[in-house]
Amino acid sequence: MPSPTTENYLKAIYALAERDTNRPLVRLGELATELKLTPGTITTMIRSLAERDLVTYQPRAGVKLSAKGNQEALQVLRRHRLIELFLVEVMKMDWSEVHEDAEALEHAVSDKFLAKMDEMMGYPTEDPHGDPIPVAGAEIPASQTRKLSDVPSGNYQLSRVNDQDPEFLDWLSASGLRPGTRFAVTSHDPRSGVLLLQLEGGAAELPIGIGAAKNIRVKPLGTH
Amino acid sequence: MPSPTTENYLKAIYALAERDTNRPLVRLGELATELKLTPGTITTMIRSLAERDLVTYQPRAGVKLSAKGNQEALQVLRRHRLIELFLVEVMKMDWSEVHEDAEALEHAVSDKFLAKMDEMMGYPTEDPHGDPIPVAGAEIPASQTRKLSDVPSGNYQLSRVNDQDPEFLDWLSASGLRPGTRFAVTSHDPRSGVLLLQLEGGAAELPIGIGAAKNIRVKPLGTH
DNA sequence: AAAAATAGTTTGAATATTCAAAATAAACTG
DNA sequence: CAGTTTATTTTGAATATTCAAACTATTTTT
Ligand SMILES: [Mn+2]
Ligand SMILES: [Mn+2]
Ligand SMILES: [Mn+2]
Ligand SMILES: [Mn+2]
Repeated sequence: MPSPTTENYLKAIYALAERDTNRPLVRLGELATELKLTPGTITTMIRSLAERDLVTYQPRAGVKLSAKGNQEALQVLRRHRLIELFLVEVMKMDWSEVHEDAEALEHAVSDKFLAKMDEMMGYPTEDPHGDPIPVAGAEIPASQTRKLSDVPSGNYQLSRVNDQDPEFLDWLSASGLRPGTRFAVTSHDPRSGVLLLQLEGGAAELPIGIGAAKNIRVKPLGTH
Repeated sequence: MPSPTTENYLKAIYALAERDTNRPLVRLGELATELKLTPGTITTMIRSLAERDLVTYQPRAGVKLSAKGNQEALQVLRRHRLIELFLVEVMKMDWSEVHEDAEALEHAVSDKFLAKMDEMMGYPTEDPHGDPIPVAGAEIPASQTRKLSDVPSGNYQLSRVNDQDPEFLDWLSASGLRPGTRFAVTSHDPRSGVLLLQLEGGAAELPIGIGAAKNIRVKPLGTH
């Protein structure tokens, strides 16, 4: 029912709100950046989303998804992530290249096709980048993960990675980092902006810049 | 590059031109019916297609695909048919329900995804309804088949069926008719508008109306 | 050949989406 | 707090796609 454009806006609002958890409002400027559109365009479109009760709009302050908008966003996200996993698992595409394909297919797949994919993969709960696949009714549990860039030295397990940048994803897999990988943060120098990681079974330490580390979410492991 | 709308117009022009082979021009009224749009809309859009050199437009007479438009149409058709086969073969969907899905997906699949499907199915040459799957450079050979409605008594093999109507396709499979099926036309009564078919290994004769028979294309078999 | 029917085109208008540039409000700064 | 910077909104305009209704050309009937 909603147009691809509408779906993309709702998804973007959801993603930005989730980015830094519990932000009450998403600012329109952030949306303009995320969607690569001019600010005026965003204002216009948000007005229209508000009229359709998909968002709550407070001029000059920001937007928030309504219950209806949130549900809609989750459905698109479900499609997006199930498609990404399907492309990797079934079609044997690389995890670095599936995001863009999913971005288009999420607006075109039927419920039937989606159900077949779901069944074929055994009702998976996470996409190739470690993001949870939303389910029809159920809520998504608030992510207990932290950004790798914010975390003190210690042991961690890689949980989720930002899927937008193919180069970054290629580097990750080449370095042996993907969802599930365990490693220790051995040092974190804010002045140089470099963290050192010791991968489980990895010989040398792996340096990673703070910028890149912001795109990785980890789960703390006990220091056993 | 072309919008989904443009792709659908080109595909429709191609389909109508192929319907009754070698018709020099497709009339805009036919397009209006096929695409379920008003005549004025068609005129407007055809003007725009002509400006982009995708069609040759002779006002009040009709349109014809240009070389460029033809190539574009074949690409969409290739996607459509490969997707249909994929949905049947890989996703185990019913042949009666895949056309609509393919109608949307044909505008959303990437070259990479398409290549994976093609490879996965072993570079097939026909879709589930018996229609040829166009290949990159190659021409589609002029169909040597005839409409079942136009054919005299004799032995035939079912070649292609119109894929638009799910009810019709359900009836076909329930009756044991699909591409490849051999049968004899035992009688054809133009007054009642009914043909009788004797399926290979079928007990009773199968009656089929002329209207339905127009949607079936057959290949004559020697009367051995 | 005129009248009637059919097919196609024009016109005027609407919706959805987007941009550039001007105007305005809010936040920050010295 | 006045001035400056930044974020957002407004305004005016464009493109793509569609419709309804009026108009026109073509074909078919008397
Ligand atoms: Mn993605
Ligand atoms: Mn998208
Ligand atoms: Mn089809
Ligand atoms: Mn289509």
